[in-house]
Amino acid sequence: MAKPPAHPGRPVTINDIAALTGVAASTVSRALANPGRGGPATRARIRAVARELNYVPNTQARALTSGRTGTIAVCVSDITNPFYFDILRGTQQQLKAAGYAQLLIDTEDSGDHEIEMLHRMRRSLDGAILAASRLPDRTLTQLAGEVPLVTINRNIPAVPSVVIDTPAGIRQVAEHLVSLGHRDVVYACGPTTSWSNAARWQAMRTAAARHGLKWRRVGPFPPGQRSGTAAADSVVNTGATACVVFNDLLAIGMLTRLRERGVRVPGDISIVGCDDIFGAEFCNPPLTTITAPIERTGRVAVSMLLAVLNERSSPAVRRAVLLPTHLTVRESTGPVTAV
Amino acid sequence: MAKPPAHPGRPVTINDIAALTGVAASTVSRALANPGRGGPATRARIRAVARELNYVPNTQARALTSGRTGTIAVCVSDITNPFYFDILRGTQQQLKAAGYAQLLIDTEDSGDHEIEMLHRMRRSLDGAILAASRLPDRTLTQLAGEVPLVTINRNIPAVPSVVIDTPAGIRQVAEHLVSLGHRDVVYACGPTTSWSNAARWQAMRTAAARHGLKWRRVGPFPPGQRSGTAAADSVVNTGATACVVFNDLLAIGMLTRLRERGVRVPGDISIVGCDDIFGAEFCNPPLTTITAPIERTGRVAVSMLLAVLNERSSPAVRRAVLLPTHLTVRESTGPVTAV
DNA sequence: CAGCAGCTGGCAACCGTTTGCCATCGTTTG
DNA sequence: CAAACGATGGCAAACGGTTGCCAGCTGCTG
Repeated sequence: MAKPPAHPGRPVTINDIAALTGVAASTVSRALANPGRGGPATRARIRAVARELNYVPNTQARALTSGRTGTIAVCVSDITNPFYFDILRGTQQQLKAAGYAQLLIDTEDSGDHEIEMLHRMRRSLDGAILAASRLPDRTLTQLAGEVPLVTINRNIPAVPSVVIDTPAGIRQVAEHLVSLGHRDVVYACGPTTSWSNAARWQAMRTAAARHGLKWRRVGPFPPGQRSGTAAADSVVNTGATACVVFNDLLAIGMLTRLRERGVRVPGDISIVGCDDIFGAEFCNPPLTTITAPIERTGRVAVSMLLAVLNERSSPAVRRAVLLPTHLTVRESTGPVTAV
Repeated sequence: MAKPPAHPGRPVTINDIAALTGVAASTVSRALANPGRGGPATRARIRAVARELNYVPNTQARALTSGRTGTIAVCVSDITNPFYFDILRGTQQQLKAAGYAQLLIDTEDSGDHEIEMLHRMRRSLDGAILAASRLPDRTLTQLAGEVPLVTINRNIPAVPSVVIDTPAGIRQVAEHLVSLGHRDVVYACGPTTSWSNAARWQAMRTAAARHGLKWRRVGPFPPGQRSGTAAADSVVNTGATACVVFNDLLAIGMLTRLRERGVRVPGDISIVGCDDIFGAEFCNPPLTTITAPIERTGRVAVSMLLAVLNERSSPAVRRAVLLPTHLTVRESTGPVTAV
C-alpha cells in the first residue's frame, strides 16, 4: 500500500509523509512530536503512514532548530578501570530507556582533555555526566553554564551530583579492623586531583582518631593496577598491620606485589579496597572492600540529568544524592598476629 | 580586539566570522574546511578570526548538508565484559586522533537490539564497528549497505573485518597440553550465535585430532562469569584432564566454582582461557590463556573503517585483517597427575 | 588588443525539522 | 444572531553550515 519515497535509496523524510497523507510538513512534525497539538484523526493517519514507511527522524535536522540532540556524553577518566564499566552499564540502560544516545569520552586522566572535549562537543550534547572529573571546582562551575552537568563522586555547590558514600564504608572498615586487633593502619592515596581520594582520606583520619588508631598515609599513586608495586612497597615500609587503599584496582596490584615479596595477606598485613570492582571477588586472596552500588550510581546520575533537562524552566531542582555503601569482608583482612 | 558575537551567550557561527572579516559565509566555510579553494591571504585572516572567537563548527548543521556526522558507533554485546574495555580503549584512541566521536552501544547480547539501534541511528552515524555481532550473515550484509561497517571477530565476505587469530593460539594450546601429558580435553562452548565460538571449537577439534587427543565439548554457556558454575560442573563430569574455555570470563567463573568444589587446578584439571582479559593475571590460580592484542584490535578496526570512509569513491579496498595471538602460560595448567 | 583560462569570492539554494504566526472552521457564549 | 473563542492545520522563516554556479578580476596567449 505505502509508496516508497521518490528515490528508493533516499531516506524517508517528513515531507514524504506529508505528501502521502496530503497534509503540510509542519502538521506531520507536530503529529509525531508535539503531544498537545493537532487533531486525533489526522495524527493517527500520519502516525500510521510514518510507521509504514519506517520513518526515522533525522537527528541532525531536529537538533538544528530545537537544540536538542538526543545525545548525552559520559566522561570517564580511564576507560580500562573496571569501576567505569559498571557506571557505563548503568548510564547505558537508563539512557537507552529514555531514548538518548550515549557518547563515550575517555579523558585519560587529564583535565585538559576533559575540558577541551566537552567544550568542542557542547553543541552536540544535551548534557554530560562527569565521572570522577579531574577539573577544578571553578572550571566545573563554569562548564555547568555551557552544558547541563551531573557529576559522579564530586560534590560542588552549583552542580547536581551523585556521590557514593565511601566515607561511611570507611567508618565500618575502621571498626572491622579494630575488632581484629589492628592498632596501626595506613592509607594508600590515589591521585591528588581526585575528590574521592580527599574524602576517603579525611574519613580515614577521623575514624582512626575516634578509635585511637595510629594512622598515616603513603602516596599518592596513580589509580592503576601497576602502581600496586610501588604502593605495596611503601606500605610494607611503614610497618602498619593494615592498609586501606584508595581503590580496588590499586589494591589488587598491591596484592600481586605482596605475594611476590612473600608478604602474607592477611597474615602479615590486612588489605582493604574501595568500590568492589570486577576482580575484587576472585583475586588472591579475595579482597575485603567497600562495596559501592556502581551501576546504580550510573542510573541515578542519568535520572538526575534528565530531570534537569526536563525542568529547564522550573526552579532548578538541583540536588546531591548520596548512595550508601557497605563493607564486604572477604579474605584479605584478618586478625593481627603476634610478632 | 575581537568583538564577541552579537548576543554574548550565543555561540559563534560562521556568519559572525564572515561579518567580522567582511567576507561571505561561504568563503568562511571554504577557508575552514576546503583545502583547495580560496586565497591564502583571505584564508589566513579568516582562520585567525575563527581561532580568536574560539569558533566551534556546529556538527549538526554540517551533517545536514554534507551527510558526515563525525560520529562512529561501537557496538559491544556486553559492556561489562572486560574484553570490550580494551576494545573501547583502542577505538577511543584512534577515533579521537581522527577527530571522531565515539557512540557506545550495548546490545545486551541481543541481535534484535543490535539491528534496531543501528537502524535508528544510521542517519547520525558515519560508520559503525561491530564487536562480536550476534547478527546472522545476511542481516549483516544488508546492514553494510546502510552504514559503513567493520566487524570484529566476525568474517563475512562483503564486510571488512578484523579478526583475532585465536585458532592459531588454540593450536599452541594443544601442543602445550600434549607436552604436559594430557590426552583427554574438553571445550567449554560460548553462545551458539558467536562466530568466534564456532571458530574456536573448530580449531580445537582439528588440533585435537592431529595430536590424537580425545576431545568433546560441553555447553553452550552464556559468556559470563556466573555461568562458570554450570560450566565447571559439566566439565568435571566429563572426567577430562584439561579444559579449553570459550573466554576468560567464563574460565574465571569456573575457577571459582572448582575451588568451591575442592577440585584442584591444575592438580586435578588444567584450565585454559581465551583473550587474556583484565583479571586473568591475578585470579587464583593465574589463568593460562591465549593472549589477544585486544586494544590493537580496536585501533585497527577504526583505521579500516576510516579507510573505507575516505575511499568511498575508489574501488573499495575491503580487506580482512588477521591479528596474531600467543599462548601465555600461567598457573592454571600443569602436568597430568597419575590417579 | 581581443580572447581565454584560472583563480577568487559572492549569491542563493538546499539539507530536514521545528515553530511562530495566521487563516479557517465549528462551536459556544452574550 | 453576532461575536468571541478554541482547535486545527498551513505557510514560511529560521537553524548553521555546504556547495553548485556565476561574476569579476588577473595575467596569459595568439
